[in-house]
Amino acid sequence: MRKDKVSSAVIRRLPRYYRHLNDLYLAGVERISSNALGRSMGLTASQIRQDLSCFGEFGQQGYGYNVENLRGEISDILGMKRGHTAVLLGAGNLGRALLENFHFERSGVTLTGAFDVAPPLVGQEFAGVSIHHVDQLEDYLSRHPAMIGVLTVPHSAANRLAGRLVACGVKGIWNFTNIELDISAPGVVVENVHFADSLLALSYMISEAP
Amino acid sequence: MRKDKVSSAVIRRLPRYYRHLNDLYLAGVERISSNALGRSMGLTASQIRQDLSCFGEFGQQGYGYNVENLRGEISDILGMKRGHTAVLLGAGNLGRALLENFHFERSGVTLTGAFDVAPPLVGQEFAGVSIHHVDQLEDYLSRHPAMIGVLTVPHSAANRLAGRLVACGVKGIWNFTNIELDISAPGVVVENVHFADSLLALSYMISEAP
DNA sequence: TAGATTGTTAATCGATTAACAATC
DNA sequence: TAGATTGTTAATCGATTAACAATC
Repeated sequence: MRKDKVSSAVIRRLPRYYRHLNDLYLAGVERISSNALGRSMGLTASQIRQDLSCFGEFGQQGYGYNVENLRGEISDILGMKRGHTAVLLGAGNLGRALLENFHFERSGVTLTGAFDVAPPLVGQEFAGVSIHHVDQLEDYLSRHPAMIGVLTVPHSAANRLAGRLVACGVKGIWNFTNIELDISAPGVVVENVHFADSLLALSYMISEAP
Repeated sequence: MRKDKVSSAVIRRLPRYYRHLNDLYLAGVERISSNALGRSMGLTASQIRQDLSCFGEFGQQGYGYNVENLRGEISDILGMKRGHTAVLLGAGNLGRALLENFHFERSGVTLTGAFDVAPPLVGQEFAGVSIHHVDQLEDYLSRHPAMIGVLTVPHSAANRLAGRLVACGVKGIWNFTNIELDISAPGVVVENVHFADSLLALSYMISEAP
């Protein structure tokens, strides 16, 4: 039975399901039971069946799940086939690391352009993506609408640029700055990648060890 | 009353508490009630008091919490004052972005050295940190023990290097590779920063919007 | 068919919220 | 002092696990 509102705990597990199913698929595995998948992921079979039941019925009694099929269903659920487009703001070290090393297309996202203010960067190209001046942002987005804005700018510029992205119709902000954006627009979501928070959580965990 | 085992939901909120309290401190705020802090963080006052009660009694009836003091307590809880040291493996784009732009010391962590296999990188220095050859890892760590290993290597090398770090006594691995490490050693924790999972969660959320 | 395994309902467990006596 | 606000206990809510009829 499909649920109206899927809990964030379930949403956070979906990419992991996708990753594991993709590994299984690449390893040539054809079918898998909730039990076996649970064992390999460290989850209960019950939880997997419960999670999947939020979105539909993908299995078959007595058989389990077809790996390729379930991978496809989850990639659908995650929106990987929607052709989402993205722009990146801030072509500093981290921005360029994403441009050159992160495979946006493996998540079904097409990065169409990047922006910065530094004269030596503007006009350059990284992994086939051109760097424009931030002044061109509105003009560019009016011609190439994007669903996602990737924020890899200094924190002092973050909120202002986030506002401009939202004004241009961006629906999701992938925020790498270590501040909390205040986005008031309805229907716009922020996904934070807070390095410092992550490192501090690790610091806590190793400090607790006996 | 101090809890034996603090739930991971609480642990994940601690760095956010620290960040907000630090902002308040820098803004010159002297005291704050659980109610006011909750309003600014989007949490209930109850939850904040409940969370803090896992670690001790830091407030005062009728007054609230002293910002500087509470910030200090949380920084203690997070292990920020323990002088944790770290090494970084993989000085590619992402590794160098961390070396040059991420302030480890703001989380109380000292990054002492970095490692790579690429000849042109070995011997160079970024933000005061020297790049050694990975062959020197064991030798280096025997002379400069580290609590944390930062993994910014290609995924094919991740598990092998994680094993070597653990063998050298590293207690926590900050994993930026998009695979799940299989660490068997007891008392070693892995903190994952899975970019792809994060982007897919964002993709899901914007795909759901009405 | 018989064994396996699903989707779903019920039971349990844990986390969040509410309430309130204690007290600064 | 009186008002404010804590720490904690109790109540509620939500998420995970267990159980099982349905069925491939």
